Amino acid sequence: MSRKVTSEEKQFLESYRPGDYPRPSVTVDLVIFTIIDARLVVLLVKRKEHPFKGSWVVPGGFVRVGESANEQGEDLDAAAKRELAEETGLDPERVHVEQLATFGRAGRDPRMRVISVGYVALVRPDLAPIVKAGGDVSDVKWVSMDELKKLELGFDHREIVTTALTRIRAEVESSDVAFDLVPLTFTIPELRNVHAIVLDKDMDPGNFRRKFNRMLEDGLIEQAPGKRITTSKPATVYRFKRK
Amino acid sequence: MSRKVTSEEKQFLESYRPGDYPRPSVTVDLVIFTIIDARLVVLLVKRKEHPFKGSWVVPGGFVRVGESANEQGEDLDAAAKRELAEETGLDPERVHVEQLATFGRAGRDPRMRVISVGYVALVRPDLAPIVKAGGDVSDVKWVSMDELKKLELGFDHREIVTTALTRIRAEVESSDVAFDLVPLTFTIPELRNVHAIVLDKDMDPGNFRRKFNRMLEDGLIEQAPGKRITTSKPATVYRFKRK
DNA sequence: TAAATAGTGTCTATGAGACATTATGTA
DNA sequence: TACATAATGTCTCATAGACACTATTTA
Repeated sequence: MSRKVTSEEKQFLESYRPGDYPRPSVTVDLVIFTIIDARLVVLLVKRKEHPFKGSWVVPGGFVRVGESANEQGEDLDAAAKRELAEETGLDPERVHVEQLATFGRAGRDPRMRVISVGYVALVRPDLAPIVKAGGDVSDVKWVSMDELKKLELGFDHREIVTTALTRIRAEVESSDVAFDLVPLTFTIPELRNVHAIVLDKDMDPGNFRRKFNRMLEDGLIEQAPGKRITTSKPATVYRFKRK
Repeated sequence: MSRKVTSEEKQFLESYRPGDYPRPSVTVDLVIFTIIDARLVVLLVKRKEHPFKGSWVVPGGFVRVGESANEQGEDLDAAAKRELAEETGLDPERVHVEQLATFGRAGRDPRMRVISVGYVALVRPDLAPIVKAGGDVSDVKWVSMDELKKLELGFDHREIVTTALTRIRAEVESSDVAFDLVPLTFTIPELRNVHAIVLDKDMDPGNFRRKFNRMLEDGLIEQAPGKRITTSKPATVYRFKRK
């Protein structure tokens, strides 16, 4: 990460003064998914202030930018994780967070030019996030994909959520990210259900098992001790293999 | 696009004054690919000024941000297309341009906090872009993937180019974007070559033809008049079906 | 006719989807 | 024993990779 900086460049940097042309505000907005009561849900907050006062939006906030060349503030990913922690109280290190896309249409915020870097977060359902209103937010709730259709979202957040949903569906279909939506230990039917819920279509038990077995053979998954107790035949319990 | 704005909100917006906390600069940086002499090449420019004076970087520039709530400046995509036109003289409407990812690590620009929205552009080789130095750039050139390895790139542009390359390879493998790297009319071997060049691996003629025939049946491609003249058996010429 | 490249066909392995069947626990 | 659900097996079809083979043009 260290590069050669000539004394000439050093001098340039010391005497550099940023121009005074206008700059945009930059926010991170988070589409936080989890599974509650066998439904895929997303976290929304209700705006307490204008603009879009009373509308539902996904949580987000301004990226903290430093005052000087040496103090440039927080990384984008760090801003996303900070917002996540503030909104859900969860440890960001235990949550899958990835950058989604950047939304920067002029006029998307009526106050001023705001460019939003969108993020997707996947919360394991067993972490049972406790959400609470606070700050510039009057209400917080988890909303299922069905309920979402009926809601009016502020700013361009409908587009952001739609993009996020498309993304995680693609990732679940390629058998990547579903693990971030399942408890630490899980049975095959449980994992299959998560796929079915996210993709919103039935999954054949036999066919899903085949995929599962391949992941077992590939060493991605291992059996965990115990069995899941149900009202009928107990299922074998598995877990992710720690890398 | 029109939403109800209460008179109360209107009043809020009129009296709204942005806070004076620091804002980042936002740039768009373009990874522009084309194919020249049967090699995948990317456009680089040489910096004439500090920082990274003399280093090669991908072209880019600041997003133009308006002064007021009503004049918010240009969209991100528009900024990318403007930069493309400025650097290559090409009509942006004839070039495939898509957003890649956003790079915003604190310290990535030693002058100040700069957040870069990366874009990928694919230029059809028959558009034969004429590139010329100008502005804050002392030199411009197309660089093959092999040559790229030996070059030292400024800022975090190595990471940006690597991310872009991964993206277009994934898109070509799913048979999407290769069409943007091929002339308006093309033969099967020509299209196969583009795939081979981008993916950097030989493609079997028979197997590739199968994929091609499926696209024909799907109505994606149609036969064009004439034959491609070579030193041996002429090949049938195809083109994209206009949607 | 030879050389070169376009174009075709075939064998095999793999994975997906549909669906029937067996196994093993609880009430 | 009845029932529920876990777990297994099988048939078919679509696609990918490897590779042998035929067709058509130019020199």
